[in-house]
Amino acid sequence: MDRFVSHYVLRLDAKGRVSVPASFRAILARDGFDGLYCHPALDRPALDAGGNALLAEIETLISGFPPYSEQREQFSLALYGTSETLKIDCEGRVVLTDTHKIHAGIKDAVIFVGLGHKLRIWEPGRFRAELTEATDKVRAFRQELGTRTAGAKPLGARE
Amino acid sequence: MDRFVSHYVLRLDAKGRVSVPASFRAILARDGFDGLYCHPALDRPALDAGGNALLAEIETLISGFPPYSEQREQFSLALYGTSETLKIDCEGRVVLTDTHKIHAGIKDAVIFVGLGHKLRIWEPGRFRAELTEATDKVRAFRQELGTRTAGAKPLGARE
DNA sequence: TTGACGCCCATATCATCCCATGATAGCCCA
DNA sequence: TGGGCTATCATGGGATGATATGGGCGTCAA
Repeated sequence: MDRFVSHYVLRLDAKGRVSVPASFRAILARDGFDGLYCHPALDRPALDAGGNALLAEIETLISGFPPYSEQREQFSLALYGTSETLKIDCEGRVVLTDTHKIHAGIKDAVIFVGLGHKLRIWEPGRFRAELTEATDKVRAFRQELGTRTAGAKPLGARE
Repeated sequence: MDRFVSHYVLRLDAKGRVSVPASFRAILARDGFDGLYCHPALDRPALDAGGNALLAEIETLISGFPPYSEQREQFSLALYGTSETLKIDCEGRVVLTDTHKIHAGIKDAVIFVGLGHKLRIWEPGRFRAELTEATDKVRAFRQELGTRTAGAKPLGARE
């Protein structure tokens, strides 16, 4: 398995350290990334984190805009300018920066959520809200697919 | 045979372990997947599980949306974020997570149902309800088919 | 000095491994 | 054809190891 899946609740200790789930550490190690690349999510009170796969995605996104374009400048600032490469200690823990914790509203616990090629860090309460919203939307989308003619899309062929 | 077929009732032991039916394990092994990929079914109180075939299906679904699009984020969260890769021990057993058991209402027994490229895990009572409902629908659909003139419309064409 | 940070060790809980047992079904042989 | 044997599979429980978490100590910089 080379993808971030599942989600885990972890607590911050008195020093602000939090364990990165072992299964996620294993993926980062396989990815060849030393540490945890981390930046605020673009339009959510959460943090995006990952390794080389995430860096590559950001690189692709930014290089899609013409050099010196306004958008490129803005995305570079929003993504590169606010990111940190967190060190993972020998027990597998990281320390989030204050800026990041404020952005995500993180106090004494977080949820690590696997999203395939990257992971997302949430304050637990906000995560639950986001998850129910997402499942509702996906369910609605799925029903819409189900009303289409069979054979139009392999997506609808889940039964 | 490389598809999941038939269904089996299995019991959870005191530690919450449950044996994956041997025939299903054989398919997973042939599929080359180590473990059992498992996520809550979107609109049913059941769990979908499988190997690389299921994972590929999800991957295809998600990669159909552009990176950073709202839909992609929501599907990643609802599918990857709620998934687990369960380890299969050397006796062929897995341990379902509490979240998954709650979603499916699983207590001390489950039914593994083969659905071709994937399998579904049910609490036995709920499965029986689902099964009678499904047979009713199929029967109704069959009757509807029978009233049409032969060859008039291909299967699944819009009404 | 003081605080932040990295490194080390301690501990409890939980998951995983390993071995044992019982049941079932398939097979062989008389 | 019938009976016993064996391999496979589901299930149970103890032991071991990994992981999350907590705290102490030294170092470096402000």
